[in-house]
Amino acid sequence: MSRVTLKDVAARAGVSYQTVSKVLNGRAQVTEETHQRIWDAVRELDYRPNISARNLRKQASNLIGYPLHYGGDDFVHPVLDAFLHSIANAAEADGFHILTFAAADPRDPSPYRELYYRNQVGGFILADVNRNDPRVEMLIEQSIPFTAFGRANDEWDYHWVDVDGRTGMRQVVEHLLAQGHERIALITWPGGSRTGSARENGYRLALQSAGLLLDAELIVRGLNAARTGREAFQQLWRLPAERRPTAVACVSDLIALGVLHAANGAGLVVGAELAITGFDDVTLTAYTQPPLTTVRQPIAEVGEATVAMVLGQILEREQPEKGILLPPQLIIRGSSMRGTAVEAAGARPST
Amino acid sequence: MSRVTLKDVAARAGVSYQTVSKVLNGRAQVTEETHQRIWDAVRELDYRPNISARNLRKQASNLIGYPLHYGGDDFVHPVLDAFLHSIANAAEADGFHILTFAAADPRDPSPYRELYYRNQVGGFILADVNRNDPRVEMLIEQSIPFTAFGRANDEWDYHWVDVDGRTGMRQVVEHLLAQGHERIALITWPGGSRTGSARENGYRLALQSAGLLLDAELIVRGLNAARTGREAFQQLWRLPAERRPTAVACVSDLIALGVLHAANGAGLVVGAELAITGFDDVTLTAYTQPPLTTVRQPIAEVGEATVAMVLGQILEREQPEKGILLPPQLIIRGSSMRGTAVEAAGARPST
DNA sequence: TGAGCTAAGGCGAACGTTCGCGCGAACGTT
DNA sequence: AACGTTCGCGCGAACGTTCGCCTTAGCTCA
Repeated sequence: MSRVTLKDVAARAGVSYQTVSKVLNGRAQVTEETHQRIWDAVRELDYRPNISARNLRKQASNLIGYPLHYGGDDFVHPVLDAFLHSIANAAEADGFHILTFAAADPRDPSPYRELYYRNQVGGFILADVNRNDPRVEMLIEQSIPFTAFGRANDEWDYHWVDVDGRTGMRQVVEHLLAQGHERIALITWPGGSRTGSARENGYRLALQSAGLLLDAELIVRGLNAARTGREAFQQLWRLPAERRPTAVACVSDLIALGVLHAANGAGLVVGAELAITGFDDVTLTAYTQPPLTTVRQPIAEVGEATVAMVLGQILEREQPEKGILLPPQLIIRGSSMRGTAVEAAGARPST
Repeated sequence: MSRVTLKDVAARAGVSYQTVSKVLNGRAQVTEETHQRIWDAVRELDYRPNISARNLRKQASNLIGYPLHYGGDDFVHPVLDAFLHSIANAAEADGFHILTFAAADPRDPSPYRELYYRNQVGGFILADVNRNDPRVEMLIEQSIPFTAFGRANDEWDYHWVDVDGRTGMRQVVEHLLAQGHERIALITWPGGSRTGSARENGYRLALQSAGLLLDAELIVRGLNAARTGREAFQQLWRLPAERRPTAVACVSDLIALGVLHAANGAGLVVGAELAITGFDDVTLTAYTQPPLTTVRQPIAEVGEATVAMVLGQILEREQPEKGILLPPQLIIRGSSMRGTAVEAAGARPST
């Protein structure tokens, strides 16, 4: 590996190696001329600092840990993929890198402790936190730097970045109301998911503002899978015709895909006869039949904000706030438009 | 961060700290009794080694670099996502971790040099190599340890793991032939892609073995995007009826999705009137309408083999071979089955 | 009894940094 | 001319490991 050290550079520049270190770190008190000599030597020798040595000396690490939960069975979340890209990018702007590790059991905090106390990482970024997540609890308790994409509950005090799902779902439902729908179903996760509650609240708020009553039989719950959507559709379609929904809002694109699939299978013209909306803007949703109306999360911004926050803790910078809530964006496509389903099907995905 | 060092453990166990190090690394010459005392002290103090110190001393790193190319505009490859999970898992079994870094320009080798010569990583894993990939060239030339998922060309001598796309595509086409198809189109990438050539060869071989002539107008090329599929479908459908294909084999699921979409839009019954197949088994393909026949790559095995190979180089172990070719698996679903499209649409994805 | 051997563990050194203190020379001030 | 101050840079130490060599005690055997 790298054989060129500070001493080599120093020898060539005719100074002590500690001086080289200072110059490279900008803490120098040197003449313009030696400054030049040192930088010339650095370039000629192609010197690069040894990160392990630096980390050891500084008692720190230039790595941020990021757990990979393997969805294993069924589905890898594309949003998290984009999130990873985003944090890697943002971290590198500050000389940090992302260390990914496999967290087989997403509730087990021990890999986090291990990495941190081995000085392998200086902090963590979590995505996909659950209500009362034990990892978050542990990290808070041990005061290990971290920032989460999502909130575990309303009490715990820690750094987070989140997307305002309530407003997002509210926009969806208001869009459906504007299309003339009055019986709007919601397919959501089982209770206990914070993200789910936020989106559900948006649904309730929109209905309430429109002066509509909530109908409990229009809310169906299930895991985050396409089959949940399929089964929910069947359940809703068993209702007598006048109690059936004319629109179905789903808390995820994956569920919406299941509904779409089942509705297509039942011979319905999605868009005209039944409106369907998703949530998250998984890339493929632009290519379904018809293209799926959904809510796009500003993942790049989320990533940047998350990195800024965790680096703030690690480098002990000033922190403006402990929580950041970013607004999502409604993407309207054919699956929720009455007349235009056929034309929309051939259109390019909107941007 | 961690405050417990070897010296603390040593003090508690009543030995020198170097002895503790030896015991923990199994290089010990100690009585059973001191062995016990040391391990007790380790547990009581909850000691963990400082990775930076270890890496510095050993002149090595326990990290493997893995570049993240942001597809940015359109699509994040789900196969690579599964691959990342897989290598993270495999690496951890040997005490290594994956450092992900953003490689904005996938042709630029400089981030690789930087990471390696800073001693930040001990080697690299590349996915998605291109023909005559300049990164591969550089890594070979500087003899930096790495293993690639995919081959850059036939001449360069380096460690790789690959999936046998030729056999995969051959299986696809043989399946289509068995379904009675004789005019089978291929939608593939522009020339120059090694992966593409392999799959194309499989296509040619299958036709040849069946005694069929190749028809150049049935081969359409374009980038890896859904719109390529859409446009290819339109181009093929402009042909006079007797020269149109009855089946379309695509080199990726994404392209197949575009074809599927366009065929549905044109009112065709996919499966019965037109067979469509993809490649890669992106998870969502099980939920298209109808579900997509595709080829599944054994990603977990690829990941394990890749990690084993790069660790072999880093740790200077014996290497059995420099290249490993793994067989893919044909997954038959509704989009290529004549009579069963409707029933298959409701079925769970096959495993 | 003393030479030789082995087992058990101590010791010094080194990996490449960063950081605070110290020191001499040049300079300005009285 | 003597004295303080600043500038420019060197020096020692430390971060926590690993590794090879050395020391000592106890034992065997001629």
